[in-house]
Amino acid sequence: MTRKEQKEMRQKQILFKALELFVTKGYAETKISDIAEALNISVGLLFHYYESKEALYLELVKMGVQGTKNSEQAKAENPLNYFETVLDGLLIAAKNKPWICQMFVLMAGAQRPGAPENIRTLALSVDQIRFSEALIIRGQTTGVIKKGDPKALSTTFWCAVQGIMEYHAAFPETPLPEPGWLINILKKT
Amino acid sequence: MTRKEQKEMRQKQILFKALELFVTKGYAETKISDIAEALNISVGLLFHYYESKEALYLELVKMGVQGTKNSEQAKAENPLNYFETVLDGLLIAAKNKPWICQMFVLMAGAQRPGAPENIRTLALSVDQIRFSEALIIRGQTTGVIKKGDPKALSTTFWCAVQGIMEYHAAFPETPLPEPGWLINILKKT
DNA sequence: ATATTCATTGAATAAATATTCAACAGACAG
DNA sequence: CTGTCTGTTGAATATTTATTCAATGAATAT
Repeated sequence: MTRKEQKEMRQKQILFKALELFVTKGYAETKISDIAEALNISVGLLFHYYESKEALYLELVKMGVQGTKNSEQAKAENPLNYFETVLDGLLIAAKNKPWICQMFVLMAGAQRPGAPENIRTLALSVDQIRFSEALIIRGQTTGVIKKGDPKALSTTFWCAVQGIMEYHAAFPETPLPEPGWLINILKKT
Repeated sequence: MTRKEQKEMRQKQILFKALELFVTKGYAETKISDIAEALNISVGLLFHYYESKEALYLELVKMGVQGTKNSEQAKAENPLNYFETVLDGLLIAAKNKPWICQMFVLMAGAQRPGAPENIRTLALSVDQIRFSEALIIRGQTTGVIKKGDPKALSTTFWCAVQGIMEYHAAFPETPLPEPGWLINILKKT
């Protein structure tokens, strides 16, 4: 293994363990030494790769912003279909790639008051809820999405997903919903 | 005002401001001095009333446990009706009594890994999800609740509520769902 | 009146935890 | 080989934040 490869591997190792701990225990509750211990490395090494705890957080939020933007690219014939596609993807990921589910939780946390200001600003630069609001309005005009305040519908849908992701991050053995149960929040009956 | 009254008022004042800050900023992110400043009192006074930050947390969780147990007493002709009653109550409270909504969020946080162990244990002593599971099974036999893994249904419903409460605690101006949207997670169509 | 209790303060101390740093070992280049 | 670079360590330091405490004055009791 070349040094470059080794370096990248360590960086990822640290990043993903930090993600896991930030999400399960909370950012402030996670000590740098917790991350180091979980990886069996020294705290010094951790600071060799990331200059501060906050830098680690920032790096993760950058990843999350990128991921969210990508998911917004998802193509679909109609708006409801967009939500089905994205939700299916998330629920499958929740089982197989815990980090996607964790990232989801991290991003929500980063958007709340109490997060470091620069990180919060970055996290708020993507806004699933507002993005989806426009889609919902379209879906309502074509009649596939139920009537009602589009902002409230969007908020409700994403908060429901959020709640589930959060719970699943803390209690991974818990059963996940069938996608239809959540799509029904939006779907015209 | 008698001294006893004054004392109780201060204790409540501190307790409710702590609840607000613990929920909006996060427990670990909230400094004792944040609470003191928000109330225009000294940190010393805060320690005069509560012997530690954790004691404050514990006190709040005790309140929450009590509240949850009370809400479980809610009577209803059929299981679906129970959920409608409780949900209506919560959504109305979310608008008028922010602290109920905040308490909801606090309790969920206290149940997760990362919370102090004694507090976590206490918080886990009430379990909305398990309690509701039994009701859901009953509702399924009488045909008012849809088919599907009762545990997953219960988890999904409460996580959805949780997600909304959390969002609303952080962004109170946000529109709340119509109760029916969430009841539809459970309701047989 | 006088003594006692209690709410209150904020500066001093303690504890927790993030961050720095000097030293060492192995990889790699010349 | 020999020297430089880089990964690694863990103990020392700095910083943040919880907690203590001695002092003050106002309320209450005797």
